[in-house]
Amino acid sequence: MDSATAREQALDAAEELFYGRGIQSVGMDDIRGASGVSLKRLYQLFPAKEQLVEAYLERRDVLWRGRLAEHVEGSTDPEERILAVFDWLESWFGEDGFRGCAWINSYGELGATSARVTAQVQAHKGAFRQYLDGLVADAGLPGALAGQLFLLAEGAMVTAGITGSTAPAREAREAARLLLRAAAL
Amino acid sequence: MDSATAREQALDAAEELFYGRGIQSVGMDDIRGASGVSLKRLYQLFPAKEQLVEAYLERRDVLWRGRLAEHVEGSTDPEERILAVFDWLESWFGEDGFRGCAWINSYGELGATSARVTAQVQAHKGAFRQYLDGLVADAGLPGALAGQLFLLAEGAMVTAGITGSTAPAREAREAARLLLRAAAL
DNA sequence: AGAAAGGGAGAACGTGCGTTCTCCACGCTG
DNA sequence: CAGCGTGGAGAACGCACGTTCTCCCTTTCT
Repeated sequence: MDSATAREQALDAAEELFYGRGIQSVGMDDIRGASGVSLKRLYQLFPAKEQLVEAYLERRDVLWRGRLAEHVEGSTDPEERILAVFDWLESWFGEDGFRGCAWINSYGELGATSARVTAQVQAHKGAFRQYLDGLVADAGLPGALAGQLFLLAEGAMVTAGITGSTAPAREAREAARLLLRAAAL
Repeated sequence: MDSATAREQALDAAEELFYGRGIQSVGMDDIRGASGVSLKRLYQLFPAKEQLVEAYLERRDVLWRGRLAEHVEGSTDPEERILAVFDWLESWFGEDGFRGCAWINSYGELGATSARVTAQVQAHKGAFRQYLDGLVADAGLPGALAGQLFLLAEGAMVTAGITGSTAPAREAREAARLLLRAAAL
């Protein structure tokens, strides 16, 4: 097995375990068991667990935003594209094993002790926020709307995680629709 | 020192440390050091750390909702009372040592491993949600509005915690005001 | 074929921490 | 004053886990 695929398999296992069970409750030995990558190899690829955590969050960030953007591309009308964000949230919430937002959860777990994790969470949320800024600007709507949509999306993620329901996505979508209409006046 | 005050001091220390540094990174010995309650006593009062955590979340739940309700009582107009929720959030976000919502953080830390913590988080959020239901009903507004306000509040808490800014409270307030106006039509 | 380098399995090491135990000082009862 | 029980300080215990080490096998190069 070459290094690149070992790295991928390690990250696959890290993603499944860290997201599903929390970071602190997953040991490096669990990663080895789930990935088939030996401890020696793991520590060659990631000199410490913290770096594996960082790589996990970074890879997931790219993937998550990519999936969102891909779904939004399916619509052409600027206002439809904004609402498509909430439609995508709903399908995400409904996925097997959904357990809330990985970054919000990571912040709760490690925000107080790891400055690097905090920085990654801030970067991820900042990027999502900027993405919304872009959608709002493309629709010719006032910039303040983006912040409100962002809060709705964050609230929906957190609530869907805690309650295990997809309903928050639809509630957020409806609120977003009303705010959009209000902003368009 | 009698048992009741020892219990209070232990909970005071637990609240400060658990909230400020996360639950898992605080040891029972840290609680002892901060509270002045001996380990023997601590384990008499709380047979295991998990029970101390539960007591911490429970006491904070009562306190948090009490403080919110007290602030809302300051307004009489039903719609003002709804907006007062967001004003209170802003003052909470601005407090020294604010580090996000204790329940959202606890869910991120322990939601995957402790069913009891998950249940407490769900109960707390459910109670907050019901409180909003009541305010909305008192204002004669449609029930669906409460869910939207709830999402805005949750989004504001999470975002204020991650970014360390109080601005999300004002953004959420403004969005709430627009939704209120839309619902009143 | 033989040597050397790399990798896997898993033991070993060190530390942190939840929990319990030991020992001692202090106050109360006969 | 002797004895006894309560509580405090902190050592001790057991375990989990991050990290490293040992040992052996395989592969490759000459």
